[in-house]
Amino acid sequence: MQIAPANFDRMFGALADATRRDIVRRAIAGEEGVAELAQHYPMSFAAVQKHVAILERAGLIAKRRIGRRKVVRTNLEGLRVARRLLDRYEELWRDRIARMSELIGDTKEART
Amino acid sequence: MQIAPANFDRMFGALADATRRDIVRRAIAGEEGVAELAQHYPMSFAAVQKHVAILERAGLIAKRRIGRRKVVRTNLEGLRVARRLLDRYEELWRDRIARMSELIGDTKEART
DNA sequence: CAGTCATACAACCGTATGGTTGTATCAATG
DNA sequence: CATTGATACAACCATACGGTTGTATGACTG
Repeated sequence: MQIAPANFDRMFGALADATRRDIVRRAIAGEEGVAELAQHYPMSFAAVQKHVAILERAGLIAKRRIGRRKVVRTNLEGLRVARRLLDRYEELWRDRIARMSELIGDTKEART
Repeated sequence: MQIAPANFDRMFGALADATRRDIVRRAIAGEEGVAELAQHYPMSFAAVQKHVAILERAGLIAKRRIGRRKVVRTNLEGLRVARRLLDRYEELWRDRIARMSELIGDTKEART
């Protein structure tokens, strides 16, 4: 297994497609192989296989061999990496509000 | 102002570019106009203007006219919409763990 | 060990994307 | 009200992306 250096371009890019988001959702259960996943979507097996590959390179899912299938499972840590970036933006926002309140001398708690 | 119906494709697509993420970060302060933002990046003004337009359509920033400039400000609520989707995936993950523990009869608290 | 099920990969095609330059609009200023 | 500063938009180009079909690899099964 390769430790990817948190490539946000790939991560958010992977999430920017409804089919792939649905695969992420389904793969939380971690029970379906690529072919089983493919049956849910109106496109070829190869197309779904490509989507899975994109999600895998983005670090959002992992595949695990079970018999002749490769079961797709969502990678919680990958999702968290993406989420944490958004968290940091919100944090910066709060810092900014706090600083503004300080400057203005507003004693009230900063609302978001 | 238009209320966009939470287009995740556009949102995550907008975040899938380092320049745009940096614009989001800078625009948290909400002080720079498009031209000022453009000076931070090794590309034309028009390119940056396009990035800003993409972020705007994604609901991640808003522009506010101040004098002859249009000051760019990130939209906290937009960021939250994106973050909440990731939160929901984590939630589903926890549900799954909980259900598995139940089935297995594991009395310990489900670890992530 | 031949067959088949599941996955992977390559080549191709149309469209979207990220960049460019050039022109148009729009608001403040002399 | 003509000029300048700031933003917007259109046309264009190269490359990336999402889909297709076809072929190759890998692992169970009779």
